[in-house]
Amino acid sequence: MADRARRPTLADVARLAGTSTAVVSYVLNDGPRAVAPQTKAKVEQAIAELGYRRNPLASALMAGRSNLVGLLVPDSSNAFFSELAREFEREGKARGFLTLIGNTAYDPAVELDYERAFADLRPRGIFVTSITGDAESLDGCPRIYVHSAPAGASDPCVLFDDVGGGIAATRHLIGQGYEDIHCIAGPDDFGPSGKRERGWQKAMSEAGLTTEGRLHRVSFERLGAENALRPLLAKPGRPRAIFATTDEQALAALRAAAEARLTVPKDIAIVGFDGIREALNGSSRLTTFALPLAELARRAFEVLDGWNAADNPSHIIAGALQRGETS
Amino acid sequence: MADRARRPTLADVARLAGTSTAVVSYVLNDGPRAVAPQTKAKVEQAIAELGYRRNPLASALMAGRSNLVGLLVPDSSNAFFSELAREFEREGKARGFLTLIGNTAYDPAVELDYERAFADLRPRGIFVTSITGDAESLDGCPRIYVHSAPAGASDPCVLFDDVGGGIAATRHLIGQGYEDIHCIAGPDDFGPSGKRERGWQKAMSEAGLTTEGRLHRVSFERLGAENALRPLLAKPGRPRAIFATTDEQALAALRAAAEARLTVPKDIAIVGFDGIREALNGSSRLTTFALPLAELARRAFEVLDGWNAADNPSHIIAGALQRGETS
DNA sequence: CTGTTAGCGCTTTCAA
DNA sequence: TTGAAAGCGCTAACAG
Repeated sequence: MADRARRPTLADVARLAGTSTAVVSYVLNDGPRAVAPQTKAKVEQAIAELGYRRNPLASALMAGRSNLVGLLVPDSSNAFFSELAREFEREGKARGFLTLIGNTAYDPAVELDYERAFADLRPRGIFVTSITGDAESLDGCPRIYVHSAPAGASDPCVLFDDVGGGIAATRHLIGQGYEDIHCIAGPDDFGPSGKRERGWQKAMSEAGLTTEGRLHRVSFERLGAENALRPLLAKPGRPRAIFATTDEQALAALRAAAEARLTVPKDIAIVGFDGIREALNGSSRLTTFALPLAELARRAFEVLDGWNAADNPSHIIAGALQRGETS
Repeated sequence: MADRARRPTLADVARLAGTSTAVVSYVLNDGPRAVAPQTKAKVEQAIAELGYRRNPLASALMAGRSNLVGLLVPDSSNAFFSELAREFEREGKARGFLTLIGNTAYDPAVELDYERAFADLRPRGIFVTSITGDAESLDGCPRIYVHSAPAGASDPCVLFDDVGGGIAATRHLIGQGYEDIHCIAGPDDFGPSGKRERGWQKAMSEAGLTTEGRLHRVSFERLGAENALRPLLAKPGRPRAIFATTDEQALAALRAAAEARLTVPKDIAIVGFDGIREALNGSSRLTTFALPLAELARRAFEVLDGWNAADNPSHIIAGALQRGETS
């Protein structure tokens, strides 16, 4: 029976191959110095024989950086963030990184805590969908804001065109002939939801329509939103059309509408935002402004690739309205 | 301007406190040796002054184990696994661990790959919802199967009572007077879905009901399942009641029923399994056998706590039927 | 082309 | 109670 946790080391490989640890390292890393084909063969033979695997902790300690990346989201069990996280993990894996995941639970203190704990592991970078107003330096660990960033962020951002999306969604409803278009937004006007809300406002005022009394601040969470929307849809002067800043809220509106015995889109039209799978393929196909999450992940990793001590590019990614059954 | 990535080390702290690195380490770890209160104060002062943070890579290299845990799931963007992952991350954080996440995409080769890559980081343990038939040793890295395990697993398992749940769900339908109860199962009879299917079979035969021609193998994925179920529900001899082995499939059945203009539960009753949020709080509240994911996570970490080189306990966790609007 | 060796930052003997 | 020093496993100068 083998020793429970004893794994072969570089030195073991070198010994078996009859060479030095340096050479083994050169073979493993294909550099920085060349190795004679014969020696190389012997080393590879020894590696295979011992089933050697490099200890990434030692490499990382030496190099000052690990093969990890961190991802911080508010709530990875929320459909949107879980789909986002999946894309980051996929893209990271394709590039040889392992992904650390952290849920900030919409709490800035937790976000900070996690940023520090991740940064301590000297990851290649940390992707943050931030819910914080400002941020501290991570001592040289690259931080890239994705999907959501603090206002005057000094770190690079890869964001969606939330304002443009809000405009497009609203214009779509206006184009259908609706005028009484209400906006279901988040609890405050921060972050992506706030920008989508401003897009709605812009499109409305461009069309000469008032937003007065048509903005509703509700929870991002399905049940909370539904409870808040029920009375709105039950009363006589109910909206004829709704732009919800997230699909989660649009789905809540859909349910509230069903409870109020309203037919969608005849009695009320609903447009969402995000393009989560449940919206696109759920029991009612929502009209929604869909976001390309795979592209978000790709672009974010590209920023990491080209990381530069001085300054780094930010990106805005476009989405597209997906016409469903609700508008 | 400070050097970009230069962080203070133990040696810096020791120098500033006018003591040795050993003593600083004793203070940091509150052991293994005692330190004079005065010295301790000076060290703590120096730590605060420098903003020192321990390098966990160095600690882990030394100790042979890190502050990480790994979690492998087939698809973390699937609602069930995303809720499961969230609970593991939460529980891990509460215990001071950082969580690595990996998606196996239902591919045994990827599962193996990830297990090895995670194990290389010397994590405290790896939690696996396995889709593989068998597994290799991880060289001393604890592996705990959660929710789904290979048949003759030699590693400890924390599982749900899938057979019991299948029985309970089926008996519930039988209790409602249904006899023509069909089972919507996964593509094969492996894993949790297979056990739930066997529960259905058991309850049916106990009640003297036939399962002949009433088992349907469909995809776990919403759209695939829906496509497969549409013809089943459209034809004249359609089932009067359905037990779906996952909520995802139950939701697909619900949608197919709606398309076939069937009223639930009048025309057809549907019972799901898992208790994902969309099932419990979605646009139709599903009757479903709900699983306590937080308890799964807690029990899994407890097994890790009590890890024993020789053998480790396995656990079976009970679920409970949640009555919704669909039965 | 290859071997020796000095660390990366931390923990823990061993000696004082 | 403390300090010096030997590693954990790997990388990369430096010197052959």
